[in-house]
Amino acid sequence: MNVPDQVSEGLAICQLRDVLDRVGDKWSVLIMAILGDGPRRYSELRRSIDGISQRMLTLTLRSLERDGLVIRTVTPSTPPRVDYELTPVGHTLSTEVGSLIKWSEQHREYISMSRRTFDAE
Amino acid sequence: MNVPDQVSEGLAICQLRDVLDRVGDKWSVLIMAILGDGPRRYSELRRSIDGISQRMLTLTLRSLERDGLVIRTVTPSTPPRVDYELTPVGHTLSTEVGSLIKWSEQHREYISMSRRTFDAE
DNA sequence: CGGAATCCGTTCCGATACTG
DNA sequence: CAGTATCGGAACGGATTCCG
Repeated sequence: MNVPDQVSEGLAICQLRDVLDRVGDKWSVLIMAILGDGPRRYSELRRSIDGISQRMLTLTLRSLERDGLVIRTVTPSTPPRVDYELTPVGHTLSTEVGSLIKWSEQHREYISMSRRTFDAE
Repeated sequence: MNVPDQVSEGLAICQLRDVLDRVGDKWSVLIMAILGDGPRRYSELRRSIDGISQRMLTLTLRSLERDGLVIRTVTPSTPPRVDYELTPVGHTLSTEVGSLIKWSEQHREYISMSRRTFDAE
């Protein structure tokens, strides 16, 4: 991966931090994974993601929209309707996340076994 | 990506959460990126990662060791010497992280531009 | 050198209540 | 339906001190 000696001064790593802050929070990837299947309404997202509060759903969607990863479309009807969908760039990140999901599926057992072994001491 | 309706009840997503919790914290990937280049001593890691506290370096390394991603080797000399290196599984995760780094390099400009546009309102 | 332990501010985020 | 606003507990993590 060719990491410079003073890593945090390397530009690549600063960028990495940005992405990890973007992707590493509690709900972002979950939302991106769902939107990877296609557009969803606000209420659909809420029902799909068990345990998310209204507050965090809104905050996370705003943040994704701000970063150009999600598009928000308001239909001013009564009741109002809001749809969310991935942007093209959002889709590419969603793909990266998918590869992380595969990794986690393949190594889940190894990790939980490692933890049990480690905790046994 | 084929995500089930009730996402959080899907096993895949729970695993994903595990990995993101693993990788998403402040220092883990940084450390894994450095160790991807080869083994390092505790003091080398400390110098390499600008801004990390002794506490967080130790905690993060312990957690990586617990998950079977890093191996800790103690040489009981005076002064003592401790080396850290990736396990084979640790290397595979390090590779995944590398792909995320690439993504972040390619879209950094897009994201910061999106933010400026969004914040202009 | 490589930690462990404590203290403590900040940030995160869930619960709740209210709104157009 | 799709938010916004406020509060308060919990967790994260930095600074400091002490130790074999």
